[in-house]
Amino acid sequence: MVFFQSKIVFFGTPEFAGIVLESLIKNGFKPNLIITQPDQPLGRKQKLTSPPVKELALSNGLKIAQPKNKIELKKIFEKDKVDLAILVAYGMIIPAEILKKPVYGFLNLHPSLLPKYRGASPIQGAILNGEEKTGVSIIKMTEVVDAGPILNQEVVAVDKNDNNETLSRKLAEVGSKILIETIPLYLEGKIKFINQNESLASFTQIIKRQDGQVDWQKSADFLDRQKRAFSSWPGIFTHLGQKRLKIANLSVSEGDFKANLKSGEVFLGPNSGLAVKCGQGAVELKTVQLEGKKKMTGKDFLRGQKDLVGKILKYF
RNA sequence: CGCGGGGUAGAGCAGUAGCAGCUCGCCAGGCCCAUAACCUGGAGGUCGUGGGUGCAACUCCCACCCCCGCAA
Repeated sequence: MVFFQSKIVFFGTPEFAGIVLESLIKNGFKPNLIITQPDQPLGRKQKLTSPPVKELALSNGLKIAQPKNKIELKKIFEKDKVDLAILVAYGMIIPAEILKKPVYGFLNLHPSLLPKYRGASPIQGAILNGEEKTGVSIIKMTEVVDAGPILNQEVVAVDKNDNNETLSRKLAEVGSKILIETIPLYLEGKIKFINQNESLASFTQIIKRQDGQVDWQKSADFLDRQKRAFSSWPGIFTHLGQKRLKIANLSVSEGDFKANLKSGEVFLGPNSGLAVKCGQGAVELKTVQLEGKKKMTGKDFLRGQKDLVGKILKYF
C-alpha cells in the first residue's frame, strides 16, 4: 500500500476542487500539502476571501500554501520532496520544471472527455454546445496544457436542465470516484496510458463577462443553453438603454410563431409576461434584474416599464 | 476611502418645494352564456431613519440604516 506513505500535494482552488479534495480526504488520501490561489478581495467591500479549497483545508488541519507566482511556487518544491501531485482546477499553469519534481509526476482531473474541451471552461463549453454527454478525464500532466496521456475517463450524461453548477457537481463526484480508483493503480504501475488523439482536440477559453451578453439573433434554444452554461458567472444579460438587464430565469417558446416580429423585439407574452423574439423562437423572461434594482418577475418589471413592449433589445 | 443605482399603497414605478399619483393586485357592485376582458365605486401611505433650512419638505442640506449593479 505504497500510497498511504506517499507524500501527496494537492493543487486546487474553486468549489469543484473542494469536492474532490473532500472526497480524497475521506478515502484515505490525505494530502500533506494543499496549494491554492491567494485570498482575493471580493465583493462590494473588497473583503479578502479565501478560496473554497483553503476553507476545507483549514477545517481539516492541512498545511496550506498560497504562492502568488511561479517563483514562490518553485520555492515550495525546493524545500520538500514530493511523491505525487494532484491538480484539480488550480488556476495557474505549472512550469515544466516543477512538473518533474514529484517522483510520480502530476495527475490532473479535467472535467471533459479529453481531447475534447481542453482549456479553461470545459463544463460551460459542453453545455453551450448542447452536448448530451461529457465526462471527466484523469491525465498525466505534460508541458502542453491538457494534452497529457489519459489514465482514466468516465462519461457523464448532460441533463436538459443541467447548468454549470449542477453539472460541475456531478462531474466532481464522478471525478472523485475515478481519481480514488486510479491513484493506487497508478502508483503501483498498473495503469495503461492512452495518448490523446490530437486531431480530435478542441479548446475552450476563459469566460469573460461579455460572454454573458445575449445576442437576440441567436435561437431561443441557444439562449437557454447560454443561461445554463454561465449560470454562476457571468449569467446572461441584455441592455436596456444604458443599463444592464440581467436575466435570471427564462423559458423557451419553440417554433416560429410571431414571425412578424424582429429579433430582440419585446412583446406581451402569455399571462402578461415579458417575452422577447429571438432569431428562432422566442423566450419569456421569467425573472429579471435591472442594474441597481432587485430581482423581479418579468410581469412586475413590465408594470414599471409600460412602454417597453415593442422596443427592440440590442446587442453591442 | 474602488465606481455606481435605489428605498413613495400588497407588487412594479412616476412625482423633485405648495391637496401624494399611475399601472397591476385586493374588496364591493355592474355588464356578460362566460372570462385573466370591460364599466362603476372603495379600502390601503408616519414618501427608509434622525436632524437642519423654509410660511410650507417626498422634494433642498447634513448624518445614519438597509437593498442592489459593476469592478475583483
